[in-house]
Amino acid sequence: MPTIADVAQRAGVGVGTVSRVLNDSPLVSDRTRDHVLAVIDEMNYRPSALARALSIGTAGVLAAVVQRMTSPSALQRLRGILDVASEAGFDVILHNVKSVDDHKDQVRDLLRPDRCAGGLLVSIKPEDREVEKLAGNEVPVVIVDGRLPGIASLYIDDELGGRMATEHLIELGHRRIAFVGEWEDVIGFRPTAKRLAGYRAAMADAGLEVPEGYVKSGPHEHVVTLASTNELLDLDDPPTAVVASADSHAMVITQGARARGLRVPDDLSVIGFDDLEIAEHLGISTIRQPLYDSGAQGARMLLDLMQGETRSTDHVEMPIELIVRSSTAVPRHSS
Amino acid sequence: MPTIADVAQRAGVGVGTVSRVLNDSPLVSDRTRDHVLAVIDEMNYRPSALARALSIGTAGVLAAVVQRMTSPSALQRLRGILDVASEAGFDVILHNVKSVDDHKDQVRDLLRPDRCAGGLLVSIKPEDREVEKLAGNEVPVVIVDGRLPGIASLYIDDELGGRMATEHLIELGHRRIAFVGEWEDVIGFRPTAKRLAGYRAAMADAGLEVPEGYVKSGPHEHVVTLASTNELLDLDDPPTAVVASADSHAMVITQGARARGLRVPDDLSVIGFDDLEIAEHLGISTIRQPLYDSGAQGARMLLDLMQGETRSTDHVEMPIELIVRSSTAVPRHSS
DNA sequence: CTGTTAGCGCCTTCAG
DNA sequence: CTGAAGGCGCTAACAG
Repeated sequence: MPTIADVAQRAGVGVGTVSRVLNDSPLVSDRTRDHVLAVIDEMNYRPSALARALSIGTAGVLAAVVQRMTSPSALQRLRGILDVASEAGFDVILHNVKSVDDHKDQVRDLLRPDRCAGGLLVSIKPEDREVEKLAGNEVPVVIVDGRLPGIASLYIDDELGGRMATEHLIELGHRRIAFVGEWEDVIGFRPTAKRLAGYRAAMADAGLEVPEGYVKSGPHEHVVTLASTNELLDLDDPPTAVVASADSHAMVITQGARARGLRVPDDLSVIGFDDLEIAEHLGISTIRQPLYDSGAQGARMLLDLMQGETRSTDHVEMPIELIVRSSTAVPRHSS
Repeated sequence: MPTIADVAQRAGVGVGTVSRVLNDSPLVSDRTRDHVLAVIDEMNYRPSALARALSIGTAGVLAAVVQRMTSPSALQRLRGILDVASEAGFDVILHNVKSVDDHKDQVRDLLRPDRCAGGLLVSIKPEDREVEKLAGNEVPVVIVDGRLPGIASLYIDDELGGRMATEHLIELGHRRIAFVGEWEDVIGFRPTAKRLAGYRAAMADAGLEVPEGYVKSGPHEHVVTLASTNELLDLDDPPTAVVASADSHAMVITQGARARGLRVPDDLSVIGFDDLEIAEHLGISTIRQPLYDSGAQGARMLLDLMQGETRSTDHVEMPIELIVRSSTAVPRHSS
């Protein structure tokens, strides 16, 4: 692999000149530039990203920290991040944090100028003590899918989302509406809790009560299996509709209902949250939140921050939207 | 940020000594080591990954190149890669290639010693000319989910998978079996084509014919929508079972059948491919292929390669497995 | 406009 | 066992 010195020598100029053409400096005559360019091309020379980074002081790398990288939604957000980062000429390091433990050390070690020029925290909530340090002397950081004072962030109004989903069902004429969700995250924000709050608020506003056993929500992964759906449908007064805290749950609930011979939406309406790609194919009504865009815009914010263009405390709320498909309908026999 | 020189000075030793304790060299007395360690801790010093990389000649970074990072299966493979890379102390750069164009240049530029120490090509098939260059003077590379002579790779027997799925249906007593798939990849291998071949082979072996219109497969994304499923079910002699080239298709087909009032598996058996997490929740029978493990093992192979421990032409076939759930059953009325 | 020279922070001989 | 010095490849500041 040729170095800048090789090029300089071969071109009969100094390394400084080569460096200048490399960096599009105007301080080079066109003739010299063309010649150097020709030599570079001829030698198939590529400057060392490493050496450049050391000299510059920072690498052309962004870090994306994802929590329990397991959901399709994380994937979509990542795609957004990758696209704008790539467009801007940055590599992106992907870091998956699983437990609270490695969150503390590994991430802080990652978010240093010699590792990356900026960091995206996807659905991750830093602990309060760390916020200062992150906001302080380290690399610029923005939170995608979450809100935290002191750190630039993109988020949605989860409570509103829960409310919108519930109100959609209420407007269709449902009165017995259940909620199914889980807080899948140990170290992140708790969207499910807020969506549940929105559900409760909507029910209350409509003068509807939430019968015991109508809320399936908890820290475990199994709240949402077929079994859990069955519990709901086994109730003396089973719901005619259910608000799921995620599309993936909605899919399972639908499956569970159909396995019992119920029809969706005729016998049971189900609404999800997220609007994953598959939701469209399966005709699942849902609350759409910007997945790809949250990643893309988060990356743009970060890029701005890195250039000192924005206050590091910008918080932007992303829009959400009710998408009505074929998994929700008026209840069969209005109760 | 303190440098190694700061530490050396504060500890009253030379930078060489500090460097040695940093790299666990045995050429340091315990006393000196402990002292230096104490100072390091006290100053909260972390060596610059950048400087180290430049000095060493290569960065502690692996590159994972994914094609059209859109499927949940890619995510699982990534998780495997991240886990072992992280375990081994490597960062991983994620690169998403969308078109054939950026495949050519960007990837080759990424796979250089100053960008990463090794590369994983996930479901990507390099063009033949590039293989030489990749296998030649560049960074070590392994292909995850694909096979190519000259490059270490992990793959499955897609044809066998197609055959297994089909034979499962045949053994259940089905005779009218359709195939639905799409080749979702422009620049990758073509698993669907091989799975289709396996399907055809199994049908032939069983003396079953494949009626016209029983194979829905093509380059477009919509071959598999409800519409396509409907075409199948609208045939004069509709299938009693269908082999889907992926779980995601199986989900949509199931949905389409149910929308017509058909029951799965009673009226129509459906089998998928991959065994995504959601497939278990939805009770989809499928051919399981190692997703997470392919990524993990691929990363291990790469790590080995980077240490020159393995021939760079190792090819390992990953096992696949028939998983029978509740989307396949004996046909209602044996035809 | 251009060549030269000092770093960037760390690793690695090479003497001691 | 340890300190000093050269080099990794590139950028930037300084004289010309």
